[in-house]
Amino acid sequence: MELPSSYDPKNVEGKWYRTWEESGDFHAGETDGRGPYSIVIPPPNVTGNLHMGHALNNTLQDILIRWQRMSGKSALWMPGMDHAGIATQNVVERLLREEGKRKDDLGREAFVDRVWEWKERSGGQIQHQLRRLGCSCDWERERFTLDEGLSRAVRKVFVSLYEEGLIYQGFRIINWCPRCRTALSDIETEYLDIKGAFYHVKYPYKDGSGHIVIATTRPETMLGDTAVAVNPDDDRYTALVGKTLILPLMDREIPIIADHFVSKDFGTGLVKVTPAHDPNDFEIGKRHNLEEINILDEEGAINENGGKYRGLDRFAAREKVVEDLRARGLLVKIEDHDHAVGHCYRCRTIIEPYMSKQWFVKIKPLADEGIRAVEDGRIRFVPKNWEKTYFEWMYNIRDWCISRQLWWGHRIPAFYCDDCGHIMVGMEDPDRCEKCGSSKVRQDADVLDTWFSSALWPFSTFGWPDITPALKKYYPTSVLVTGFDIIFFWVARMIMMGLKFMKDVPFRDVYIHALVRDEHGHKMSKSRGNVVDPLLLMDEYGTDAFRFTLAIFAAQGRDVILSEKRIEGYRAFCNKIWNATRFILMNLGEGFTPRPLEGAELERFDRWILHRLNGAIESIEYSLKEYRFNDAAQGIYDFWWREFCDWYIELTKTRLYGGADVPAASSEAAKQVLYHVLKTGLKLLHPFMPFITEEIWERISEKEEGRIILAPWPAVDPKFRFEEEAEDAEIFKEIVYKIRNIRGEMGVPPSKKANVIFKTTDRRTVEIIDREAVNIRSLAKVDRIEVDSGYMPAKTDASAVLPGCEMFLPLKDLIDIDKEKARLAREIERVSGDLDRVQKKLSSGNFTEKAPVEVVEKERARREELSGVLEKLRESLEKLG
RNA sequence: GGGCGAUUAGCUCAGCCGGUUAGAGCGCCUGCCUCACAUGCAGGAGGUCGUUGGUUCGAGUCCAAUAUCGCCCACCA
Repeated sequence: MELPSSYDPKNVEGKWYRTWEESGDFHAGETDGRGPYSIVIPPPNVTGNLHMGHALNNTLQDILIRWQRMSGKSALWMPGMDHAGIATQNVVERLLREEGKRKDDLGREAFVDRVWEWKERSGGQIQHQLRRLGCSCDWERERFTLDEGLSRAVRKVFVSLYEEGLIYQGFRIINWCPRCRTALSDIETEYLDIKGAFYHVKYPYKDGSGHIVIATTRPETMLGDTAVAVNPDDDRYTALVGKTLILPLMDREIPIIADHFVSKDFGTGLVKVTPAHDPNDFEIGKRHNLEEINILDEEGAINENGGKYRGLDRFAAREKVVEDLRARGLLVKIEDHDHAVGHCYRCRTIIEPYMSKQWFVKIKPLADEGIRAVEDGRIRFVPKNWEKTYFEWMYNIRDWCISRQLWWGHRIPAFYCDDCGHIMVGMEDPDRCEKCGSSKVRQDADVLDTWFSSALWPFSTFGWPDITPALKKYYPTSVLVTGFDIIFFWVARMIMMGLKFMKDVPFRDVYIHALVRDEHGHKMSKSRGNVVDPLLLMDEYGTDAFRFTLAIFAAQGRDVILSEKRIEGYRAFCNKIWNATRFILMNLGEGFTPRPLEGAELERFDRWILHRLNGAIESIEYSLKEYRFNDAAQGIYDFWWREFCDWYIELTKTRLYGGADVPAASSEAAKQVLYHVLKTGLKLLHPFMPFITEEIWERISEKEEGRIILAPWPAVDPKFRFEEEAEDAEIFKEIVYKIRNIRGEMGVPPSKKANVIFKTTDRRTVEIIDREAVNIRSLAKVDRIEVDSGYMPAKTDASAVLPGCEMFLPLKDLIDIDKEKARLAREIERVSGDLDRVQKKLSSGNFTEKAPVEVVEKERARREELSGVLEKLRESLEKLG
């Protein structure tokens, strides 16, 4: 079977993905008797499109899942999507606007129908994109946070927490997005630095005896002021406490009060108190029994409490207020003032602290459990330093506002009786009031925070509250793979909910990966316009190359700055693998039958590569266990290219092309080993590069072996531990390397064979030279080889020195004496530099006394070796005159 | 105001528990279309590991301070 000379991913990827999916290769059952390994996907938003973050996140998960699947686990990757309340509602509202409609024109029911319709038709693009990325999700199990089963889980949790008193309704200041017209939780507000201003305003005393000056960043809120506060210990103002002021523009009387919240050395030391529009002022208001005057409506405009400013948007009102104050001579000055202002994390609108009645989760009791689970190691964060971030937030956690004034989402299962005001929360919708019997019962209009349902994801997806076989087998999941940006939003809440409702952690490990940034190190975002579309990269370089790049960049604790040059490099790696396969297939020949290696007459380099293969298996396995994706990828890359292709394959050529001189058993052994290493190498590579490995596997494996996706993961084979052969191979490589170095530096063309004379009495070296002469000839382009312990070098000889062995290449007219001298001088400099360091170490008495014996011994041996080499090098240089 | 991370070759990055010559890819220079691969092969140049102290027989690796950059958290109007 002839292969084309380069690898083309185009026709390979789609074909294999379909085969895997249609054959049920991704499906993990409950009754196969194999041990569980499970991951739940961080559900992408139904509105989402695959971006770099997803690509990285899902590539890493797929690597783990494929590795574990091959390792014989029942490996389940649970896929699904998030209904993404605000984001999705925004999308559909935008579409409606294009039709000239608003959601209120449709009404709630029709609007929600419309969103579902949108979801079915154009939502969930990302699922196709994940398939393109090769993700081996168990699609049969796919879930949606708003589907029936999950909605039942959400209701169950809400009802339970309510009954326990952990969910309550409260009237307080929350973060309000005037554009989305909904409440947000604390972590849904992003604080961004704004170039604002500090407005200094005069508030006159009622008795006409003058005025005080307060400073504010939001002058329009003064319309709702109900006091001015000072620090009780502030000598400047203690006398003022109790006096009455006239609130300008509103002509309302407000008192001066004392409260410790006010700091003496910020601003003027006098603070206007607006209980309805500032969380701190709200607290002050509670302490002093102040009136809470709400001056805003839901859209952020001034309401009827704002007098003549009614109807003005908050920012227009600010300008007008300032203007009026100035006109009345009450504006003292305006200073520039940069400060952090909360923005809606969905639409970037400046949020308003706003009084309203909302539902909250009393989170402290849940958080305590969550803290303990990480403290006692039931959950392990990788890298570990994220635990600190987690603890920090969990210790200072505040009650979670869970109600949203949206239509798209899980409707809050609370019902109000219009006659008696009774509130009912339960699993079933009541048709009449359980207290007064009235049928005038209506459901709470709000829906739940999207994150409320995602918090249940690790168990709701398995069918909870039913105790299903899947739940029993796959909960707790093995690992959660996610970015640090949602530790609070998602990870912490899953931990709390899992512990609460499953009485067990939702996952053992949390692997936190970095963010993908652009080449300047900036976060990729649409507004920055620096997003790179992963799909385009996959088109251009192939999915395997793209995945491999992500994996090799995913070093712990570091951001991923993607470089296209690197992807290009790993595309070349694909091609390298492809061509290594071509070489092997071409040389196995028609009659090749795979046989166990035990029966083969293994030679030195066969043993060496098998030994190295063991090493590769071991280190890749270790790296994956520790989530060191970059090490694993680098390990497999080095093994394939630097060892298997550069050396082993080259070394087999003398045996495969050697003709009649080569014993049949030797070429047979080479073929068997080539075949074995190729297959094992493909398996090791499969989790990273699923497509090319499957494609090649089909061409080289035997029918009964099935697909590589289900092939057994390689294990270290103790029979193939060959330390001595591995050392011999290193000596051999060093010999070849030295000869090549001379040739390269002297500019000897490959077509020109050289002769080499080894001056050595070292038995091991002699044996290697003797046995590998044919390989030295082949790899170093050498003609004649002599071993002559009494050789007297000529002036036209180039030379090199190994421990216990000198090499001379008579180059005659090819040699450039000056170049050769320079080359030797460089070598001498390097070796003597090393020797100096070793000498220094050994002569400082402390070292020999305090360092471990084996380290000292090693240094001593090295000193002997280096000084031997150095001496020979100097001799060689001298001879050149 | 707290906390975290980064600073290693021209560029993008590795370097786990401190111990032989600090690695890779790309780029650069030299020579090769050698019967798997020019998406390739061989060779080479290039780093006092941000700075200053400290611990240690020994530090890119641990500690402290400092500089620069970045991120997260925080109610100072």
